[in-house]
Amino acid sequence: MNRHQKEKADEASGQGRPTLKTLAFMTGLGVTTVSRALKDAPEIGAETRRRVQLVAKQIGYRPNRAGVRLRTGKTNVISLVLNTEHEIMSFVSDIIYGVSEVIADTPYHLIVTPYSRSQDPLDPIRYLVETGSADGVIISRTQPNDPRARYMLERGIPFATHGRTDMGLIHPYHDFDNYAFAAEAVRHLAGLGRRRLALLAPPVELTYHGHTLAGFADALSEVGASEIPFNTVSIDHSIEQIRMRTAQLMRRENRPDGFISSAAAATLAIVAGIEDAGLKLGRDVDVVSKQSSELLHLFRSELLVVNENFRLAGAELARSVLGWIGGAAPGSLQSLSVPGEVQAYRRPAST
Amino acid sequence: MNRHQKEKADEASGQGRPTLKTLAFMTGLGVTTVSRALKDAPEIGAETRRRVQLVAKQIGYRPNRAGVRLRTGKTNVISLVLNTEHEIMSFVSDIIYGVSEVIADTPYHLIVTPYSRSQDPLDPIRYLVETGSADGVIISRTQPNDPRARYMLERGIPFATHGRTDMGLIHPYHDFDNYAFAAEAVRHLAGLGRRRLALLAPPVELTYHGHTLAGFADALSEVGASEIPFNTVSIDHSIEQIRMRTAQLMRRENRPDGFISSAAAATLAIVAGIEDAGLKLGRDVDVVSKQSSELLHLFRSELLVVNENFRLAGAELARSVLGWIGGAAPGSLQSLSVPGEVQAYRRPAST
DNA sequence: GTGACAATCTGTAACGTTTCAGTATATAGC
DNA sequence: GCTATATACTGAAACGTTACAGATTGTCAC
Repeated sequence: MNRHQKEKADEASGQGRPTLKTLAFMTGLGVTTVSRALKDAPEIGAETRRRVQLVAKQIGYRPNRAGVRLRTGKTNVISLVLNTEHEIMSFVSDIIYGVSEVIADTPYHLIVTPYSRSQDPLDPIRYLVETGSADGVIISRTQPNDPRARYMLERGIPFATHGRTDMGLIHPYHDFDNYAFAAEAVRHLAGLGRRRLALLAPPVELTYHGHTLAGFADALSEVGASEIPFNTVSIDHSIEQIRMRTAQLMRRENRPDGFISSAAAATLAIVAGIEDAGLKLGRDVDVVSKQSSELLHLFRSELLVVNENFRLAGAELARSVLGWIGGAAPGSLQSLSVPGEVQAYRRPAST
Repeated sequence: MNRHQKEKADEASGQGRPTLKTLAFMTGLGVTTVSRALKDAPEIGAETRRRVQLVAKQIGYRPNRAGVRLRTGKTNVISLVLNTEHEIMSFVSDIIYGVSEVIADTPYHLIVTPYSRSQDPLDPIRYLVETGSADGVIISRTQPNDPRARYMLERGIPFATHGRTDMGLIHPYHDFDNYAFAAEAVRHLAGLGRRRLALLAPPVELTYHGHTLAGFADALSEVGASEIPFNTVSIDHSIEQIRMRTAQLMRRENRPDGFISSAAAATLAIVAGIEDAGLKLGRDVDVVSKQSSELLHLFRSELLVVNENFRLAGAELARSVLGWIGGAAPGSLQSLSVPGEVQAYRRPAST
């Protein structure tokens, strides 16, 4: 051992976290060789590779994220961009878990980047891109002409959207088929003899507002039912507002006998409004609602529900982003979740 | 301009993100000077400092996180560690927003580190500490003797717990006063003439199980009411199980005439169970429940609620961790949230 | 034995930052 | 005029990683 190697040994044997230098010392190789051996580079001998990998595993070597990031620009970070005012509660929780599930055995970390009402939704995206803080981004509340998607496409940063855009541009997305949801809901209500239907839709600016309306309208004419306009509120409005508007609507002459609601929390408000007007669910009016946790049937057993699985969405979105980062074609990373049937309440087996 | 400076110029004027080198070139100073000027070091002339900071602001300089992290070990990351099975849904969403709110104008990022049923809760903590992935950690589901808190105290990494420990060790926490909640709930039920009370408590292993039980027991003897044991389930159990057990309990001879529930979702199950048994809320039995969003009154107007604000908890926890990182005494970073009064439903102003 | 070539390994530099150990200049003391 | 000291600045080194451009072998053809 020459003086040079001796110095290395002194440094590398320190009790801190093992680095490539530590491994290099332990194996008697150079750091370059170790680095390449760990990533299965072709010019490393088979035995050396195995030896290095064994030692690395033994001492629990983990590459230093800052080192990698500084050298390569790779952050190993996926950012989930969320609106702190309008996201559905269970959406946040479930989508995070879905994403987590997928990135669990990758080196990726999940960072949550929030933005609030007062901010341009583009702000957090700009920040992420300009500072190179993430390798991939997931956004929700997607719009038909979405500046965020456009911006990220221009900058070439991989992303996936929850919901589709409509700009003639190709990018990964995961979406729930809200057209099918609304259409199925209409058909189901028609099957129950309901003829005058009201829709509590998503806010107009979001893409799935359009999808939902289209499904609603198409099925209405298909079954020959009519629409009772209810577009002074959306699922983004407060519980109190929806409740009030619903009660107003239900007190009118030509009130609806069926409701379709795009979100569970809003459905609670609709039901409250219906009851405020002195009417009874299941008798005077039926309500079909989307929900993401199985809670609405506990609320009122007369409710009719369609489930949307946000955890699945999170997983799917994460897979898409990782796929794009990994070089897959963005067009091949799009998925649509087909709604199940409208479900009525089934009393559980009693004890 | 000598040859050396010329080279710098060539490199620094590149259109990439500005670095210290860019600033050094633009101001004609050395990188060291620029670095110090930006952090208000004392040995920099006042005018130089202002000049550097002005230029930095003008060109939108932002320190490279990887560079800082590699050199100093500072990650500028707070990690929120979550159980993917048992966290309350709104907890995840609200606490994230609370934390976000506080770290919004700091350089900190929030990463979410999940762990699942199958894992030792210590695993994610070990990972964070061993890889130096965060400057501070927030954990929930705190236990009286919490190995995670003990571990982080040993390793000297700043953290805050949602809920207290009981190990004689001092660390930042934020907690809701569940003793007061349970006691107030008992008193309120007693005031309604309820005498035989059942408690749906948090899981035994968590610290606030003890707090809740103590408040319950103390107030029971204070008002002279009695307990109907209901400890075969906790709020961690499934909706179905709670519902079934509640129904069983309510069909017994000596059934409770009052319930106290530590979580909103569980309350839905309790009410369902009560109604399964053919009994009526408000007539046969009253239920006081904690909730974190204002939804229970929509569910059944007879429900009595106490609000727990998770967003506030998130903000408080973030402040605590940042405070500890900033050098404050951990003992000074503890807070307890006092529950408001038990609230009955107030019909909203009609239109 | 020589040259060519493949196989395998290595040192150096660079990513952007901060720290250490200076250097240069001005001011003051005497 | 000299040293001492404070002020304001600077270059080099280091954090851990990867890419580039070699360096050292051994093998084979002829």
